[in-house]
Amino acid sequence: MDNHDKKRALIIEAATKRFAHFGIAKTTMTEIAKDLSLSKALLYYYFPDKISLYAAVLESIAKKMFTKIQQGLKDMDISEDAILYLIDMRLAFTMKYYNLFDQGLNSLTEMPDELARVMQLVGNLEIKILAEIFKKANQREELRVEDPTQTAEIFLNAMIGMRFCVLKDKKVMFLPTKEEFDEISKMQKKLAVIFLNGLRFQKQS
Amino acid sequence: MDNHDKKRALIIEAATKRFAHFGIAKTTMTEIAKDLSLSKALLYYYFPDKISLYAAVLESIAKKMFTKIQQGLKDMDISEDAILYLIDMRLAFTMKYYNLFDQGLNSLTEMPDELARVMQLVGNLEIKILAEIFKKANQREELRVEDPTQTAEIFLNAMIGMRFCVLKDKKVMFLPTKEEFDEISKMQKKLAVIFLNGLRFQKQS
DNA sequence: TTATTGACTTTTTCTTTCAAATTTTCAATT
DNA sequence: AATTGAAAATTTGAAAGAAAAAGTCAATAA
Repeated sequence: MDNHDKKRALIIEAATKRFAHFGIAKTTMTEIAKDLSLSKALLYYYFPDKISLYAAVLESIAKKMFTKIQQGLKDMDISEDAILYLIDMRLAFTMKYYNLFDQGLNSLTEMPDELARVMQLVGNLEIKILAEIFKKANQREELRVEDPTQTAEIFLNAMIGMRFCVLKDKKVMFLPTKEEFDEISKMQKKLAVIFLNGLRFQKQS
Repeated sequence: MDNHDKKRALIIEAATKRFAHFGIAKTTMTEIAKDLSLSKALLYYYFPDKISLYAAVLESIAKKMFTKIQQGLKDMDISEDAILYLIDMRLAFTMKYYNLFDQGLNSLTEMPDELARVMQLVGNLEIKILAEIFKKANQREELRVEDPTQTAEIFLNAMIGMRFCVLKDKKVMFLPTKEEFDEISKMQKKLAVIFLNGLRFQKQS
């Protein structure tokens, strides 16, 4: 990693703190520059605009998240364990970086291309992880999954969608509490158990 | 039904046309009055305010929808048939009255009590119908469902949630096309099949 | 007594304007 | 190549005023 990349990483690190805590709207480039004792103009030397910096932050977080999850999944054999673990990790990350991802969730109206790209990347990674779990279980004849990727998509959409529904019912629209997150997680796990049972391999008689 | 109720019904009918087509925000009381060749003041004689009229419209639609669904379910025995039918009917109604229900879906910010009540009523009715299907299948030992109501809630949230996800992915925020609705419906059905399979009764060996 | 209305008031929404905040650019400097 | 201060361009937010819509009420008709 050369000097240029190092400084870039430093900027991303500082920006992450601000963005994760206050979200993109309530964070100014001036503040990030001050945190680093740099001039604002320098930020624009490293990143073409605010959105790009934000996207870089998202990408960095996403990468961290997925290496960590992959790590944890390495030696899990039973698919149910793997998926419940996945749900827990999703919860942990969602809670920690809520404001970060929030932006993209709400204002579907006008998401810049750069962001859309990163967001999609995140989604695809999750699907890949899930599909991987399904494939593994398929080979071990624990589950019977015809199309792992599609099944992963269905499951993920259902699970993420549940969150919307629960929050809507509760009329919570920002900063859900620990309790609310826990309730969502509990429902997601119940769905997961039934769903997995529905995929369970049955020996032909 | 006395005269008063008849006129009320007439107003609801006219209001339904406007609301279903343009939504509550883009429909004025004056327009509804004009459609009926009445004065606006008379609308306020029958309904205390715009929201109440809107709620009455919702309630009337919901009732129609649920009697129709109940009707169709009457002589369906296999739970999978029943649920796939339910999904089709939901789709048909959602498409027909999209703008009507839209309002409540989007602006969670500030839903008047009256509306919240009706919306909840609709949700509860759906849960009841689903739970009923589960109970029936339970008794016939087709499925094994410990807590039908809770299971219905989980399933419904997952299914409705899927819609959010698909529309968000496609960046559609109003007036989804027939194709988009169909895609959602297709995914919901796949989820339903797996989910039901997960609940399937297995004889103890 | 109930149903209906036109004219009126109040509230909400939309438009415009303008200053301040923020992003973004750039020529000069290290 | 990295960095900066100062300035241009853009976005945001508040204020004011106009227009539209919601909601009220005393008078009238049936």
